[in-house]
Amino acid sequence: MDRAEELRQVRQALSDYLHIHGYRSTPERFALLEAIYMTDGIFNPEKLLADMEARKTLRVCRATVYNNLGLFEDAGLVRKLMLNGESGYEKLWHNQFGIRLVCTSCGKVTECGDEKVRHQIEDMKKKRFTMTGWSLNLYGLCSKCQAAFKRKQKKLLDKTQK
Amino acid sequence: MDRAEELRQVRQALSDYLHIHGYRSTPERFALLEAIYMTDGIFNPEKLLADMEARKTLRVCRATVYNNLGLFEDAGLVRKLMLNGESGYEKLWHNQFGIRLVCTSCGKVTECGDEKVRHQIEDMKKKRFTMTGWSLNLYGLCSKCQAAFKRKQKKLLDKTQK
DNA sequence: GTCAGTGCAAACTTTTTGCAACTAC
DNA sequence: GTAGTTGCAAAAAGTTTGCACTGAC
Repeated sequence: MDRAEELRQVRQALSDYLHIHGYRSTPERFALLEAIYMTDGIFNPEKLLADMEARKTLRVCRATVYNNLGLFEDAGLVRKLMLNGESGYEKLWHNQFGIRLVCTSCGKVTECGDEKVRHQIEDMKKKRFTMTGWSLNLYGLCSKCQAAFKRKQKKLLDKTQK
Repeated sequence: MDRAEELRQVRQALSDYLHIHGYRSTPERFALLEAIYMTDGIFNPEKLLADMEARKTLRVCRATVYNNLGLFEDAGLVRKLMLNGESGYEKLWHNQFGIRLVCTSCGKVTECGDEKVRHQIEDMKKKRFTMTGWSLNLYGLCSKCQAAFKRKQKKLLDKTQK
């Protein structure tokens, strides 16, 4: 699915959500949604404001961004998350399901897909719980930090033995 | 493993970590660690301060709590997380691996263990990534909210058809 | 004795709130 | 026309920082 089609679908989803819940369809909301879906990866309110400023799309104020990120969260369009002590949001449309490699040293986050695990998780039937999405974080060290860690360990060992 | 034994092990882990990295063993650090490991579930700096106040253990200031939560995070003793827009910490000792049911409506968080999925995940071998822990969040509706949601859906449908 | 760590208060960042003006319905 | 939504600025909440003092090593 290309980005334009995704944007079309997600705009429709927002439109439906607003209509169903009796909220209003304001240009600010759709401009924000657009800014979010033009972004790759994790974003935060400040980044959205900066992006919209840079792209010279409709100007919205800080409070509106916060308000609507909350609304989008309720609508299931974004999810708030915390990785390596940094908070942020991710978009969620057709992306409710994801495996993520999180380096606990440098903070690098990599998406990853493992079909076997993916299916296993989605087949989990939980009593008294209706699953609508999931997210699996694998914590550890990326190759770079793994190498750095080994060097550091060696150094510490030398120091201890002195 | 009972709580006393867990506490003993985790104190040892902190002691080792401090020693190896050349940090000092202060009473504040161990009091904080104790407060964390006396807590069940998710906590935040404010809760720790309140708990320590209530239990009349060593009084520590806010900045010290923040400082040491950062240190404990680096030491792999706690992990910062975000669930339903609320940030918090979880303890990590012998608990690096966990499946969690998160109700996106009421925010209830339930621990859950599925051995099959657990093993599948731990058997995932990632190229260029050394996994030290993982966490799987299943998002959805708990039974209570599922029932409430159905009622609400029906009401909205009636309203639409009017 | 030295310097990392603490308490305290101030500063800074992030998020929420109150209110007047606006506009989607 | 009405009430939900926005912008703005002020307030609140959450976190970090600077500095003098303390105590772990």
